[in-house]
Amino acid sequence: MTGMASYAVDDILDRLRAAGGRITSARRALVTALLAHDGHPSAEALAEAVQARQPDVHQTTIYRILDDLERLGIVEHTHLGHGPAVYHLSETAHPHVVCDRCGAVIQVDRKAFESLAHTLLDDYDFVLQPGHFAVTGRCRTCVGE
Amino acid sequence: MTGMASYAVDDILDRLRAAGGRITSARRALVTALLAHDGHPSAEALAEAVQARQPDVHQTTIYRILDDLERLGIVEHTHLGHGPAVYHLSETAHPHVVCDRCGAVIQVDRKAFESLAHTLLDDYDFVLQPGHFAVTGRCRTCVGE
DNA sequence: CACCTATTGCATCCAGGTAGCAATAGTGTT
DNA sequence: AACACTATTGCTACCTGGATGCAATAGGTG
Repeated sequence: MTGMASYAVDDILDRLRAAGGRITSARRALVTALLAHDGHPSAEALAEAVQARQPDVHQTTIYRILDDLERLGIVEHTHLGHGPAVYHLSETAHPHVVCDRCGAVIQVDRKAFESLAHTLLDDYDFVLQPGHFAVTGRCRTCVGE
Repeated sequence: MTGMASYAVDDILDRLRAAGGRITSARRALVTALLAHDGHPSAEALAEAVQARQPDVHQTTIYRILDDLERLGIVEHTHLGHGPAVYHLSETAHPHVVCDRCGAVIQVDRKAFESLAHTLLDDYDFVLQPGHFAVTGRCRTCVGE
């Protein structure tokens, strides 16, 4: 809604166009919804947000645009649990931990994973990318159960 | 097949019976398959192993027995990536890291996650259970791509 | 404005897993 | 050894989350 947000929408659309893509109203609406959403939206949630203004945009189109954006490195999806994947801008990517009882999502600072990343690199030649799957456990209130 | 393996099968079946369950040929076959498998079998892989000897055991039954065993704390399932979940005995649970390009699964010592577990506990009141989801990244051979 | 082709809507399909229900089969008791 | 009780099974149908094939539409470049 703000001037800055509009700039960001156009920035992303420009990157799509620069890669040989076309700017369509569905793409503009989806990118706008993605920037406006401050939580962890699933494809379905994004579809609802887009369809609130443009009811004719199909779910399939949402999935395809999200795939396109992901291929360009603009968005990433994360699996927080057994449900649908959630999407966010790559720039704002961060590790998640999820309570496997109540589903609470806790955003964690990247630094928390640094030691693990070092161990995996040193001992297993493995480069950790902690964003794609959440790690599970129990939050404060569910730990007893 | 060995004496020890048979003992373990019966141990697990006894735990099922102790919980009010019944020992059926499908359950015996599935537990046997689970103990015989040394990798990361999916429900479908376990179904195939069972059906090799008892073709009439239905996929649905495999899922239900696995659920039963999981409820009793005997097995756990883990999501290694976008495919089906894999099952293993709780006793042999360990964290996994998966290469998101080639799918290679690397078993990691629990100790590698200790520092992360401490950080999450101290800073977020969160008790890490690193088994349920794999953490993703890139293995040695795929890291360039 | 005309062409080229990326994108879309639609219908259909897919994988992985669940649920309802009647029939079958373990198991403690007699 | 048969009974009764109810856990378990097979079957079929269903569900969610997502992918695909194809003809029609619509960006955008010359």
